[in-house]
Amino acid sequence: MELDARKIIILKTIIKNYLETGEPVGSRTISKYSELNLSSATIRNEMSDLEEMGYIIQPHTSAGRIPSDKGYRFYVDSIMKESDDRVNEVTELMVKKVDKLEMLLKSLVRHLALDTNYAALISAPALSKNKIKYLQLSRPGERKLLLILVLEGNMIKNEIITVDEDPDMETVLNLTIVINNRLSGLCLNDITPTVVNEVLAQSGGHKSTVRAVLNAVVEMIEAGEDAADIYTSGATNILKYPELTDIEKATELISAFEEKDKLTKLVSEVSESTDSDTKNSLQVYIGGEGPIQNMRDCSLVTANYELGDGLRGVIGVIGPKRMDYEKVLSTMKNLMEQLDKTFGKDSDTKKGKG
Amino acid sequence: MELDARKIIILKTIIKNYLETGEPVGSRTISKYSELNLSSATIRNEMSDLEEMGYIIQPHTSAGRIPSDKGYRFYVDSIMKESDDRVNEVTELMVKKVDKLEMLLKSLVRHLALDTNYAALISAPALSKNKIKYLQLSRPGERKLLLILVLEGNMIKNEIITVDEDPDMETVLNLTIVINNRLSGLCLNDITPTVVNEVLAQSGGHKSTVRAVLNAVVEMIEAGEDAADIYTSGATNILKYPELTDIEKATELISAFEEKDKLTKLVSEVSESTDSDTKNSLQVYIGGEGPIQNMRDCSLVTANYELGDGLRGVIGVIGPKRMDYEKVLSTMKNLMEQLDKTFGKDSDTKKGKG
DNA sequence: GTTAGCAGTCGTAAGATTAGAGTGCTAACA
DNA sequence: TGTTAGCACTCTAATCTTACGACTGCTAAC
Repeated sequence: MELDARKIIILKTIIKNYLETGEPVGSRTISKYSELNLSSATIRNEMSDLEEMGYIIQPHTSAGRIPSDKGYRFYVDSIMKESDDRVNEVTELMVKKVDKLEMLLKSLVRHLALDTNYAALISAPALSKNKIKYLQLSRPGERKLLLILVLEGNMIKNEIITVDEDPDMETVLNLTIVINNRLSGLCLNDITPTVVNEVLAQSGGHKSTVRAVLNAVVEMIEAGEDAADIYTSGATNILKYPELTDIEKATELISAFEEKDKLTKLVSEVSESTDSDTKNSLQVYIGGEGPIQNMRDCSLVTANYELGDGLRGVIGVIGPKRMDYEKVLSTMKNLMEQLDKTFGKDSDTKKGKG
Repeated sequence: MELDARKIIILKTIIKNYLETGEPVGSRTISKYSELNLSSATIRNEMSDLEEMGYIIQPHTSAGRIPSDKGYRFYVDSIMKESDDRVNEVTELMVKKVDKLEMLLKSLVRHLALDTNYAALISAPALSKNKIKYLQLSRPGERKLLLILVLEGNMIKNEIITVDEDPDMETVLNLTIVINNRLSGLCLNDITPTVVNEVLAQSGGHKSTVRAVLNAVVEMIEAGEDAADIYTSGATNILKYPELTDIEKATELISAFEEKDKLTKLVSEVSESTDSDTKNSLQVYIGGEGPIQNMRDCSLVTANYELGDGLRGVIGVIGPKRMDYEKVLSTMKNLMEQLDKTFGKDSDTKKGKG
């Protein structure tokens, strides 16, 4: 059977209507609602076809139809094709004013949650691909060293380590210089045994200390990788939607948002499953698709963002399967465009590549 | 009417039973359950009295009784009097191993939530009463300064500020030394105009930069005061309890746990309403008492903790009014004792003061 | 002071009933 | 051949009814 123009209109009308009301949609509603002037009987025939083709489902004999996952998928795909050029000016100001990446991420995710009324999350860029700007050492107490790591994008990590010797201030300062000389500009993968040895060679009598520092650096970056920083916002928005209202379903989600580990896993699955050439393009996971298998009633919209020089992460919105895809997609698209405009290729075409 | 021994036993039995089951308790249940061998009829008479005295309530004519807030209050007070000397060894190891205060707080709150199965929260010590150990400046980019503030307890704050001039590395280093000389050891209230002027006097041609730094220091401490760092854990535990299960009630709570501002307010009310001499003692707020007026179905158990030198904050557990007070109170008490043992008066009576 | 027994109350769980929304099918029509 | 009106049928959800059971309060006896 063919999915002709009329069927498409009917299908879309059903889905739109269902997204709004959350109730099964009957033939009479479509007959009045849609621009095609057809009687409910005709619509019924078409709906019968659509059901047979798997786009819609009847929850029970005498109910209207609701979209199946296949139906949602069709709907979402067709929205994604239509390029909508609505632009809004939000976020722009905000983005420019922020010094620290952390703040930027927090405010981005916050806005996203507010705009969409769903739960939003954003993952901080993977540290391992992130260059070290410089690091600083200081001595907050006996045999303690405070290590501060400043990465590209002004991402700041700090950690206190305990060392065997108790270097004085001057030594600390010297070591800082030695280490910085070799390490700044590198990213995790660049810190090879060779590099480590070079630094150690220059560290005079403080090999063990330097070794401890270097270990800490690597560990911090790696740890930041696994337990990637994830910021969330609007988790309670989820409770607004009746289909997620029953505690069991909501708990899964809310606790994911509380504990973050689950989100980390989710995010890493997303970024793995999307090729690097799909960067900045949107992904929609419906029902149990992909990384959200255990959230059968939810959908997830994600995008890979990129802030200038290799700072990449994932941003996303989670809501009920009956989500306002149109709005979410356009909001996200918008956001991505703004980020591109603000951070893309060093603002003004330094290196024409597209 | 007198609250005699027998009435007390009956009251406690009712409450205990209700805490377990969450259902109104009938006379027959008590008659069988309690150690006093009385018929249900006698119990009925006593219950009638207890109701008249306001300790218990009948949700409707033909139901058993449930504790009133007054009843809960009586119960909690009487538990608090009984000194129970159960000690468990948890946390001890954990506490000693932690370098950074932040980590300590996080793990404390996490344990508390796990132990009690309710939602737990802890506020970081108020920064304004916290001495500055030292600060560090560095230059992550043009006209930017990264300011790192290390406070007593190895609490670390960082912020990037934008300055008018663009000092070179050496200048930054010198300024750091000048500022540290004067500021380390002080707390917020010690940073008077006099101090500021002294530092400015020594800052050579970099007055504006130094001023910016000092402002940032004060702002960071003050900001840390208002939006005091609060760590939470186990928010979703709340959803386990049927009386908080309906979305409206839960949303209030969960969103409080998500957004933190509300918790901040709550915490500050707690610490205001408790005198400093009640430090380390437990507080129980039932129903709408005190700071939790808008959570009529919840109770809040708090304690003011102190980690050594003036590092004070609030730790607490939120659960349903029908909370296992006995367990929560003893868990909290325990925790406080452990903290005291570990941090109290510099571990081993360095400065006999009590 | 305590207890047994009984009448009375009230909420809830379990049917029974009904209204309404929606379908599928058939037959008529353009 | 596609469209439509009409009707019988189905199924849910809401409402009502009923019955049950868990309690209480009271009274009278011990």
